[in-house]
Amino acid sequence: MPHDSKPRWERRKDARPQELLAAALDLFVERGYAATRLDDVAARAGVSKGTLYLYFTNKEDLFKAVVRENVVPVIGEAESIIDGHEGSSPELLREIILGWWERIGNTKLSGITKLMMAESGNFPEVAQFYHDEVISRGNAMIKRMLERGIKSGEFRQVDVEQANNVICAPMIMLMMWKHSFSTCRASDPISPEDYLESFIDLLLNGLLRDPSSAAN
Amino acid sequence: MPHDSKPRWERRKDARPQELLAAALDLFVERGYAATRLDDVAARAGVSKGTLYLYFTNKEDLFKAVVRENVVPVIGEAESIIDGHEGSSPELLREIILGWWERIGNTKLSGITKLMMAESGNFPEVAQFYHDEVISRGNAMIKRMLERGIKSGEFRQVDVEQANNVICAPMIMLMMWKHSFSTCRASDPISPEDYLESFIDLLLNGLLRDPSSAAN
Amino acid sequence: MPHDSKPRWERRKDARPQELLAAALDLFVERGYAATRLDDVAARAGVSKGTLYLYFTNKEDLFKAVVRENVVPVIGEAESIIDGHEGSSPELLREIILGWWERIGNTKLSGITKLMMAESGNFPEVAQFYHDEVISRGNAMIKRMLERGIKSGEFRQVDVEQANNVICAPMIMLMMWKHSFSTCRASDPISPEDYLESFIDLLLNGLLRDPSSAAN
Amino acid sequence: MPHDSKPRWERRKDARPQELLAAALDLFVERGYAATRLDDVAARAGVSKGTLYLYFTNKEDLFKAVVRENVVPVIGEAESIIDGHEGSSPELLREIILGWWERIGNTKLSGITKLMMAESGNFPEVAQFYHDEVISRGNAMIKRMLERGIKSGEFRQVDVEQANNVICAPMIMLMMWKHSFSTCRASDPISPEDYLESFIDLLLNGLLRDPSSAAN
DNA sequence: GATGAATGAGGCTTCATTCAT
DNA sequence: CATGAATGAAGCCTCATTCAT
Repeated sequence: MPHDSKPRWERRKDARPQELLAAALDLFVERGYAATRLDDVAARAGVSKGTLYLYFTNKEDLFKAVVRENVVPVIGEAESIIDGHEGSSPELLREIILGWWERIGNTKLSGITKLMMAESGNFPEVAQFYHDEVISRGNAMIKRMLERGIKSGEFRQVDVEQANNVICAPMIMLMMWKHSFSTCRASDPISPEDYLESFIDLLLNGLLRDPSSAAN
Repeated sequence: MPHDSKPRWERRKDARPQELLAAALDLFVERGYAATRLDDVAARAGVSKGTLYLYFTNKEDLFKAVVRENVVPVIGEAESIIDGHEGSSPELLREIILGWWERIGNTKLSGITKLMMAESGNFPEVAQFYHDEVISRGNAMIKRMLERGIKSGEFRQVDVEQANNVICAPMIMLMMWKHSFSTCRASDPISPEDYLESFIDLLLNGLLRDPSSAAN
Repeated sequence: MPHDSKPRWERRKDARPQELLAAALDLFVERGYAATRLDDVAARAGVSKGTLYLYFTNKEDLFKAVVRENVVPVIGEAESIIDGHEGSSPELLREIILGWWERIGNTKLSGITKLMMAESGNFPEVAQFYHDEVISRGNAMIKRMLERGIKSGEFRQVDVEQANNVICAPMIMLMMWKHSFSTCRASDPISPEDYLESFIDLLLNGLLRDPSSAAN
Repeated sequence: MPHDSKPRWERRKDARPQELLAAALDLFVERGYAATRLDDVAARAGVSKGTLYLYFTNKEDLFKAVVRENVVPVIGEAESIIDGHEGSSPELLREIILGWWERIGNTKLSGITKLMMAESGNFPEVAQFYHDEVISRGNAMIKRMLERGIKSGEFRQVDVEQANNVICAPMIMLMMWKHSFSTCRASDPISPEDYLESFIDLLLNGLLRDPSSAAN
């Protein structure tokens, strides 16, 4: 036991929370909030159960830290892109949607969105936190973008509130899809990129061959 | 007691489970699959917990019965409507979407859709079942409708697979919304009817003021 | 395994809570509130951990039930004795003190008194409950007795509030003693009966040989 | 850093522990033995948890040190007072009781008495230690005082063993009271000074108006 | 000396499932 | 058919103690 070549632990203290957050992100994404066991988080981070509690008060605190560490920053970047954009509004719409996909949808972060949609009802405090830190800001961002396109005359005079919902829905759906049926091989795989192209196409051009015939 | 000559009334073997199925539907919708306790189901149905196990092998079996009893029949009706429709394709699209909303989205059944999106990953057997009994048939239905519109020249020549996804996504989203953030008062309420109108409008007419400018 | 002569459990349902309460009383008295493990309570009652939760919500609820079942009734009986007494006040004082000892002090119930003195500070809700259900009523009882003796001229005109405290103190002490140092053989044993005789003697007659010399 | 030539100040090996002992005293008094966490002791002393283990083997050792540092010396002083007293026995009795109150009862040290009464059963080693270092010596002291009063004819010929108990009980009770129900506002506050006056009065004069009537 | 990260046994509570009656 | 008492594995969290630095 003495002169053992390896010490029981050897990490730098500052690395530990990051390792725990990474493990927690993985497991929250894989299993959801309720089904993630803190023992497993600790085990995946290579530490014991108790260690987790040195850094996070409880499960909720851990989850909030995961969101703050991983999701919130991306929102900030998106806000910068919108505020700094100088090209056309359709271009910006495209950039935001595809960027969203690349930065969140196409990463494990999409699992957090899915988790919140799935479990917010059972964990109201977590839901409130997520709403305040992520959803509100995301919605405001999209609406700002739409208003800009309307003001410039590039977009029709649509209800931005509803258009926001219509735009977000497929994004969210895609993220949910990735983490629900697609994970259990029960469903035909969806190509997100093709899906998004179809979506943007329909969004900009409509489904009708001749828009003037949409009298109904 | 065992060798009783003959019971006076012969109750169909499915008669009693109705109360259990109703209670189970309510609770699965309210809390999700994992978070629903069988004690509560039995209590809400007014029977003992043991009785539940007389009719259903386990939680999974109970859930499948709930789906078969409530969701599967609605799919059948929708198939009939499509196959029997004689009007225009935009009209049918409208009818199917709004009918979907009335028969599922606007009822507690939407909670089943939400539940499956939320928890399929943790319960693969349930997911497979739901995919086979509900999702496959629903997708086939939508695609049949789109192909009909394309063949008749009413719709553009879109990829029906993707268009199906694009069409379903907002429906599903709306159902999820009803059962996630909207339930915890964290978010501004969404009017489903307005949302669907916006969606159908965008779907048919597109977002652009002048479609010819959508060069990207 | 089949045809086993003994079923896994065989008690009448109504007996179970009583068995649990008895086991809980024993263990609370032996170890105190915090140190009593619910596993041990269940084990001593011959059931599994989960069974305990069929009858009691949690540890606090179990403890309250123990008090209500065992301590509260004794208070009621003492009240009856006082209200129905027809002899002299010194006699009644003697009867109440010795009766208290027989019914509580000399039984394991004294351990509840000790427990509350020991741990009320760490469990405020439990303390409040015990104060309301036991202490208030006990104090009122003693004071009523003293006032009666004063009114009849048998007792000096002492401050009943203080006299109550002075009277209760040795009783409580005796109970605490039984459950603190005396249990660990660290101290010389105290004979409670002798102690109480000494106490009543001092209480009635005072320590002074000649009371009139108590000028100090 | 290790091979520093010589520290400028040589701290007594007992210098640092003082802060730990002070913190430990506070917390033991506030929460009791079992409920006091060593993390909190270290934190209140402004050192790390590991440091605590440099000076004390474990929790028990820490507690013993607290007692030796704070309680044991007071016993010694009381012994000196008794042995040096030259006035009347009632006066001495009064002085000892009130002095006890001032030096222990009315300070946080009373919490140690309460703690030992409360938890000695769960920690036999600690109990034995406390009995040997504090209780035995305290009892001997009181008994010596009583015997002196009896020998001088000032006190009745009571059983000193029992009288010792009767005298100590209210003192201990008062200390326990301070640290049990009085701390949680569940009970009417007791004025210790008034209580002690009542006690001494009753102790010296008895409760009876006319002692000769106490025939029982 | 001093640190503080790490451990892991242990306690409370929940809930799907079983089974004697 | 129906009951509901019982089980026990599992999950969250705490805290005295250890030990590499």
